[in-house]
Amino acid sequence: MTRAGGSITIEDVARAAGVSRAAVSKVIRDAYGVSPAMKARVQAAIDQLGYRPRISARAMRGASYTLGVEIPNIHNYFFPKIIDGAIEALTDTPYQLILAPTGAEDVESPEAIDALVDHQVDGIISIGSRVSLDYLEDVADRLPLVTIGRHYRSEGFDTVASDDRLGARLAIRHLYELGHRRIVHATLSASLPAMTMPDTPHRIRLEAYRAEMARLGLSEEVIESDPTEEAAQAAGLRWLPGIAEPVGVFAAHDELALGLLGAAAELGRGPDLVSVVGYDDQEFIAAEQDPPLTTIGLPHYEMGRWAMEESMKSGANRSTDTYLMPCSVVPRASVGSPSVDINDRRRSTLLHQAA
Amino acid sequence: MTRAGGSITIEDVARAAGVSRAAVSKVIRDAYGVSPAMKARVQAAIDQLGYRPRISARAMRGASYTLGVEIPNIHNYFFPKIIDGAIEALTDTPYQLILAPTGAEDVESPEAIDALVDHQVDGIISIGSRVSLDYLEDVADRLPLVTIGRHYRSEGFDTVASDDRLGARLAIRHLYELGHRRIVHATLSASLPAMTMPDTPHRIRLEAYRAEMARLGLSEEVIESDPTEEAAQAAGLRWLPGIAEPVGVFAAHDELALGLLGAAAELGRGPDLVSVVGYDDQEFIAAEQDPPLTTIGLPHYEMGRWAMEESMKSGANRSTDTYLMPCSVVPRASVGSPSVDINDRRRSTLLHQAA
DNA sequence: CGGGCTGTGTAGATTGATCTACGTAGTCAG
DNA sequence: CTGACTACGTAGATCAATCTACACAGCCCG
Repeated sequence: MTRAGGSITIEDVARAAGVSRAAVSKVIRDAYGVSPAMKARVQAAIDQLGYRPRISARAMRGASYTLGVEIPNIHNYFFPKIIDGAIEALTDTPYQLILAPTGAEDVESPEAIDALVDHQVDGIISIGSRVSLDYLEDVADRLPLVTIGRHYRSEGFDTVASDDRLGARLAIRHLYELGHRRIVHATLSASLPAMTMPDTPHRIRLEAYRAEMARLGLSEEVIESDPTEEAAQAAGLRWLPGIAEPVGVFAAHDELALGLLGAAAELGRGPDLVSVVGYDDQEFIAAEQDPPLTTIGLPHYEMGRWAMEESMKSGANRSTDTYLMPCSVVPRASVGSPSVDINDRRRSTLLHQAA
Repeated sequence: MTRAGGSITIEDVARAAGVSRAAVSKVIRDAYGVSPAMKARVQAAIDQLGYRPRISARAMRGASYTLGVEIPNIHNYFFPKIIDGAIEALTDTPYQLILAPTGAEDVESPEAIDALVDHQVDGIISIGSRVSLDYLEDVADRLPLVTIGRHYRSEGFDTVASDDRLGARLAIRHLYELGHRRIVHATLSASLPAMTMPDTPHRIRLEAYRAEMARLGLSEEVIESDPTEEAAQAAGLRWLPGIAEPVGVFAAHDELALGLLGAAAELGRGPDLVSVVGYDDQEFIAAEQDPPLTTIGLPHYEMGRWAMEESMKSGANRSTDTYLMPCSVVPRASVGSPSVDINDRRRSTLLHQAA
């Protein structure tokens, strides 16, 4: 094995092994009609020359043996876990994985998916993409598509998402059971794609919030902000000064939660005044905060693996379905009970930090 | 524009515009020999049909117009910034970007680079890869290669890295100027690829640590651990109990720093006993810690952009060079002065947290 | 008026794999 | 002994682009 790739073609291998190109091709693809003897001879030639099939050439007729993952915003820290799950599903298969990142934010952006289509991948996994359902259906007409994090039930593509309705209920009940009766929902500005499209996690969480508050007989209250921690902090600084009594906040994702906690800290307050529950349990972001963030944990790794397994299925054995993953509260220290004496709580938090 | 990709070929466009395939190809590539009139007619047909060239077919003869980035470990949180810089450099060029992740850790793993070569990318950016220099030279023989984070000066490929010698000196001097005379270096286990290869950032930082300590007339002391925060914490828990006097630690990267701080916290101590300087200034990891981590900041975004610009150059106008990026100390609260009264320092830290 | 440009467009080869269709040899049943 | 069937292997078309070589028209100049 001299090196990977190079200019060694199937022709060279065929010549070296004394067989035809088609024979080599059959060996590579593990296709029918190859004697063990020939297979061994060809394999030896492949190894000796360091031959690797060119994906471009393969894709011209057959499959590219490549699966693509669209990453609309590489800053979301749960992507790594999803990718890990996807890679895990790929081991011992002939498939490769490529990722297509999209730079722009806050707009519908099909470029990443387009790039994957241009590369003739055999399947696409779209993570929390900001493209329209029509567009996704179009793409799914041509190749297996799995979306992660959207709730639309399509005939054309698979969907895996966390059970956001359940997660929202869990977050609200967690606050309710601690004694909170004023529970606010922090979510994204209504004009962002994540809120204008009907099947996004944030939309579902908002709807579930409304439904659950109605069920509990509480009145709803929503804070909106742009999707960054800074924006959420700014929104918190506008909102918090009017707050006198302890309040519970269910934040639609961890960065928002952090922004609000940051705003509280800037005003010299903490969970004694604002109890915040986040969403996603993003590594580092949630656990290593001051205070550590109580949040909703999702099985990101499993979502990635499931999505990859589905996207590898093609043809007849493929049936589209929707899979809602379970989720659960990850209790940490960013929530307090409104009935406990504030100074007690304050002191115990400091002790916890010093320990 | 009906949809992206599909089964519309250059043939369809040529028919629609009433010209030859070659004419359409020229228009797409903006090549010589096209009248404005024909260009307009062809462009109209392209837009109307929603035609997109297939990368596989292009790659068979010409270029794939695709650049690849190898990501050996997607968990490193400075990748996003590098990728952002790379994407920025790509706007308004005909090039696309794909990423190839590698799953395995702690071993030499060329598979991500191989995957990119298989895809016939026009250039490769290798971020902190764990492959041998021989392998990189082989790859560079065939296409433009830019490595990020390695210090080897090659004839065949470009290199951009942070000035790790400078960074190490800055970290050590920062501790020295605060009064520290016992300065320990926390780095990776000597058996890991990051330490066995001669040109990795961690090797350079270690060497620079030794040189600087010698220059200052101080004796060196090194703690090794595996590359995770947990491993560093465990190492810290073995080491710290023997420490009585304040000590400075220069950690080779932020996770290691965090692990040591975590170990200190577990023993009820903080910067009063162990002053830790990290390296990389990774978003969230460094700034939002308790205590916030003093670390060495690197221009990740610029590194990504520079690398991408270099990798787009090919042919005659290409000359390989090595670019060392400046870096600087980002002072936060994870370091203390050994001469200041411990309780004073302790109290002010707590006040800072409560504020 | 013919030879040499220049500007525009086309025909056809080319790229490296797959895949279909078919040929050949060997085996086995009737 | 022959026809059918199976196992193995090959020739050649094919995929969708690029790229080379060339044709043709119009124009200028000697």
